[in-house]
Amino acid sequence: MEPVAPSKKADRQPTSREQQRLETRRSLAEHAIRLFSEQGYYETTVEEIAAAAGVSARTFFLHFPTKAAAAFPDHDARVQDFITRLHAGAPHTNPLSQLRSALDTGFEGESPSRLVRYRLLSEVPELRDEDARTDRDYEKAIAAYLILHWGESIETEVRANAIANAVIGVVRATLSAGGAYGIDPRAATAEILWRMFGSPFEDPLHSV
Amino acid sequence: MEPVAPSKKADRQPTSREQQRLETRRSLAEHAIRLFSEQGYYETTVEEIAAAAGVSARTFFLHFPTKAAAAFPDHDARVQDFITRLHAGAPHTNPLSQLRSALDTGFEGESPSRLVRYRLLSEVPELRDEDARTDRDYEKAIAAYLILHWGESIETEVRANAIANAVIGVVRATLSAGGAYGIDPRAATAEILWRMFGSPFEDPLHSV
DNA sequence: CCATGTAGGTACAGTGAGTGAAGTTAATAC
DNA sequence: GTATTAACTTCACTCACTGTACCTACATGG
Repeated sequence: MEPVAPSKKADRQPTSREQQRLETRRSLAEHAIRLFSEQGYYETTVEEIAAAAGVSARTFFLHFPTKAAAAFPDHDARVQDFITRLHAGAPHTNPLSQLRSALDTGFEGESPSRLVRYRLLSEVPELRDEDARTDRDYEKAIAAYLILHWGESIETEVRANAIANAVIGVVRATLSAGGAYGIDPRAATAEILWRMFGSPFEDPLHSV
Repeated sequence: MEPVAPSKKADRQPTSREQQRLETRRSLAEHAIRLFSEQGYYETTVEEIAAAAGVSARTFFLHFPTKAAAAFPDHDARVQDFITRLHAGAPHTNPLSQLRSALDTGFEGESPSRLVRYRLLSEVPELRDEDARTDRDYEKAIAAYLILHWGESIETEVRANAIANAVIGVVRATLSAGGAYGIDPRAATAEILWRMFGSPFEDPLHSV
């Protein structure tokens, strides 16, 4: 339909090979999540997932480093998005309020299928571990961003890491504890962070 | 030497069987940590650890659920200690300042061998995961303690969990980031928590 | 449009963590 | 002194994950 002049660099149409690879990956992740929730994580073997996706078991590991990783197929993309949002603010924005708005928009991207994953997540240690690694990537991103704005020094490094861990801790808690009661994580996170950090998280409150 | 009248309940001398079991466990953990740091985590097999301790590989798993768990043999006892300290305060102590003092004393129990573990810990994902599970136990303990003092409600539950996660996040960050620079974790944690939570963590500062 | 490199996949064989079951021995209980 | 049972062993098994060699179809440039 749309013949493409192949260009040396990026931004051309994906080639047939690339599409096929992505499709295989997507299919593996989809069947993995489906099987995990239908029959349980431990009751599902990698062989089974691969078979459902119509590839060999070996191929599974060409796409995901571990069985658990297939439950978080868009992890890297989400972290990248977050980092982009984090650095997207006007030059002299207060970094904490920029952080807050990056977190806020982050909640909006939650797909409904995430809910399925949350259930699995709370039950299966391997998946909790995988999710915790996710958190560490966010923490690193936040710490790096804060250090960038506050300047490099031992003191800021420790402070930045502490704040990053604390913030992600609050987000995780409101998502899991709050999620169980149908509380809006955006409002809860904002309120708690506001009490902890004061003004930068204060206003506007974006409350529900 | 000391013949013991066996009593039905606790607090008698440990029997020979109990002693043997503890000794096997201790030996397994010791050799595990030694081998992990001498030749690397992935280069050490459970078989090897068991052989070094003079038992069969199967026995290893009668003492530890996973290979990684052997690197944290005193985990449960430490958490128990922490919980005890947490609830040891005078009846109407401010829960946050009680939390703070429980954390403070916690740092003192650090054995020198912990340092070896920290190095391993930062390098090996499996051990990081194991440590993160540790953190979750502390978080649960803190959240439960806060809820106990603040009363049960959805709001306090979310808040308590958020604060617990945040506090542990700060501790983890000061231990790992601060540890690299030889910063005293007690002082750094106290200072950061003080800025975050204000008065309850304020005074006395216990600075180095 | 053809030659050729290569990306995505397969087949096979292996390692090592972790589990279930049945058996051995020696401390303990009665 | 006999019966229990806790700690351990042996054996056989499953399954996650890896290394290697190979295959095949798409891609690319001459």
